[in-house]
Parts: sequence; C-alpha cells; structure tokens
Amino acid sequence: MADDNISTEENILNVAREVFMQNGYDGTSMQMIASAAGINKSLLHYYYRSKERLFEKIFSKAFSQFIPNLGVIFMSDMTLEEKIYAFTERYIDVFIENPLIPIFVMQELSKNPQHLADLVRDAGINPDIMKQKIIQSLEKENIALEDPQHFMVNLIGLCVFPFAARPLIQRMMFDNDEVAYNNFLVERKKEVPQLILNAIRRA
Amino acid sequence: MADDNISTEENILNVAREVFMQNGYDGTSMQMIASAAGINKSLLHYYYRSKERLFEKIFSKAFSQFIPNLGVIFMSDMTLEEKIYAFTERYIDVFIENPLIPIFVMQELSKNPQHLADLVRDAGINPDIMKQKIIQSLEKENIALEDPQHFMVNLIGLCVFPFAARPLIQRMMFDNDEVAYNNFLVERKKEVPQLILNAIRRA
DNA sequence: GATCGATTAAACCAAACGATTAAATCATCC
DNA sequence: GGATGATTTAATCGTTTGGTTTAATCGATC
Repeated sequence: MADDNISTEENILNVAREVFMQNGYDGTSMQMIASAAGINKSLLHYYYRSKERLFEKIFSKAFSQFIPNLGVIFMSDMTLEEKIYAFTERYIDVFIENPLIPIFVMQELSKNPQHLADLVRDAGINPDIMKQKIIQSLEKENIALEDPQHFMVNLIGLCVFPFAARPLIQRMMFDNDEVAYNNFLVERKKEVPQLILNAIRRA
Repeated sequence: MADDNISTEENILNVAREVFMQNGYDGTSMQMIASAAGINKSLLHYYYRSKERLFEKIFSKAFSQFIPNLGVIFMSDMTLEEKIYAFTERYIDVFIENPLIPIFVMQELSKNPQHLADLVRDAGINPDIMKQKIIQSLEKENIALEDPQHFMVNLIGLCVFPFAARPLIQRMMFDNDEVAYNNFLVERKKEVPQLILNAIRRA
C-alpha cells in the first residue's frame, strides 16, 4: 500500500503540475486536474485541502527552479569564462526539461507580485549576497562592471526569453519546426556566453 | 451625443484592455470590466457580443505591438549601428508606455498557440521577408551572420525580458524601487545595442 | 411631442466552479 | 474475520460564470 500511497499522491502532483503550467491558475479547474489524473474530484481535496494549497506547492517549486542560484556558481574557483558557460548550460538544460517554467512563473508573478517576498525567503535565496558574489568574482579577474544589474539581466534574459516566447519564435522563424527549434535552444548554450563575454571584454 | 457615444464604446475598450492585460483572459470576468468601466454588464454585450470577441479585439492589437516590424527599420538607409539603436529605442519606448504587453501576449499565446497563424496574417507581417531584409542589410556592411536567428532572438529578448520579468527583477535587484527600475529600463536603450554590436563585430 | 438609439436595472438561465459530506470499498493488521 | 484507516464514489451545496431577456429610462433629433 505504501507504494500506491506515494504513487497516487505524487501522481496528482505531477499531473496538476502539467495542467497548471499549461493553463495557469485561473485557466485550470479542479475537474481538469482530476480528469487528467484519472481520479475523482473529491480525492483532490482529500490530499490537498484546496485549489490554492495545491497550486502553492507546485508554484513554489517551479519558482525555485526559475531563480538560478548564481551565487554558488560564481563562488567556485572556475575562471570567469568557465563560470558563464557553466551557468548558461545548466540553466538552459533545466528549461529544456521543463519548458513551461519561464512563462508559468512570470505569468503568475505578474498577477500576484505581492507574494514574491515570501517566495524568495522560502526558496532560501538572498539576492544581495548573490550580487556581491558576482561582483567579487568579476573583480578577481580585474573586470569591473559598471553595472552588474545589466550583466545579470542580460545573462538570464538571453537564456529565458527563447522559452517564454517559444510559440511565437518557433512559428515565425522556424516554420513551426519543433526539432529545429530544439536544436536552436541547444545552440544557445554557446551563443549566449559568447555574447556576454564579448561585451565584458570590450568594456 | 456623438461624442459620448464614441467615448463610451472606446472607453470600454480601454478599460477592458487594462483589466485583460492585468488578469489575463481566464482571470477576467465581464463583471470586472463592467465595474471598472462604471457601466452595466448588459452594455458590454450590447457593444461587443461576447467576452471572446471583446478579448480578440484587444489581443490582436496588443499582438501587433509586440511584433516589431524589423523589416521597415532594417530597410532604411541608416548604418547598421543606427538601425540597431533605432530599433531598440523605439521598441523599448513602446513597452515603457505599455508595460504589460510582453507578459500578456506571451501568456495568451502560450495557452493558445494555434491561433498564431491567423494573427500573423491579420497583422500584415511576413516573417520571411523581414528575415531577408535583415540579412541583406547586414551583408551590405560586409557582416555575414552565421545565424540571423540568434541575432534576432538576442535583440528582441534583451528588450522584452526586463518587462516580462519586471516584478521579479525589480524586487530582487532593485529593492522594489519603481523609479530606479524605470531608469534601468531607459538605460537599456544603450546597453542592448552595445551588447549586440560588440558581438557582431567580433564575429 | 413623437421617434430612435443609447443606457440602465433587474431578473433569469444553464453550466461550471470550489468545496463538503456521507457512504461505500479496499487493503492491512491484530 | 473483524477492526481500522486509507481510498474512492456519488450526491449535493452555495456561488459565480457568460449570456439573455424584458422593461424602463434618458437624450437628442426631427
């Protein structure tokens, strides 16, 4: 029973995750999740008391995956070039496996920005420390960033945007060819670091 | 009466635009729009037959604003540097005036990608021609892009992302300071072209 | 002052919503 | 094999949804 016990409860979470990510909180009904999971609607309330609590569990995890822990990578003893390549590769890989995370997280945060403070705290993220780590890491190589904020937004944005705008780009630039777009996404593991490194070395 | 007549119908559209953009299609009810516009719910159906038709009018316009007409700018007789600066400035200005467009369009397209073909056609956009214009424009300056697709995604993504992820970035990197973030957005009119131009000249 | 479109109010409809309840089933343990 | 707790079903609740209908009101035009 222990196996089925875990399996059922976790299966609900996995199915709910996909449905919520595809349709958002407002676009998802408990019936949709129940049907997709092949169970009764009451069972959803049995395991998770309400729609909000079920959603919160899923969103908080997706959120932690969306926020890259820049500090850890930038604190290592890699060279700057290695750090940027490592971050990009890992970050893009996360989204290749979970392509809906970017638009899902940004969508819900846009509608509910007031809960952000709690989420950041719960995810164990300290933005200021991350920021300092990056600046230190760059100064160690005698690279002074006039503005580390642009650096971070550039780096993250270049990774995230192709996933958030996927339907649009894939249709308009790739004739809706999924395989071609997947290749394109992999290519960006090299394209993004090159772009960023060129900019830093010029400055 | 003619004035009020137009004013009322357009006022509904303006109010509905804000409500839809803030809450998305599923997160918006006709009653919310009616209340926000200070009118009766029946009047909404009097002017626009259904929620879908009202939404479609708003979304198609927002969509056309989200798709930058790269072809027009890149066909002009400016230098490449001027073109990139011109595009970035104009594109970012559009979003400064309509900050919710990016997340709104990407959100609804993610949920409804099958309607994209019609939208592109209705907006009078021809992706292939745009693409050729950009390539020609670059070749004219003896700059051969190994991959114009990365160039376009980089350029657009660097402009769009700070708006789509605004609540997150503003909170985590700017202590939720709106004014500081607005300044940051204006700064990107120079930051983005510098990044792109460095990358091109290195290749 | 009659006519016409704009506007409002109120009531209503069927469907879907989140949520709860009570009862039935099932596996497991003593 | 009966007791216990986990799981599942079905029925139901009150509310909200998009949408419709009907009747009344208002303002301007002719």
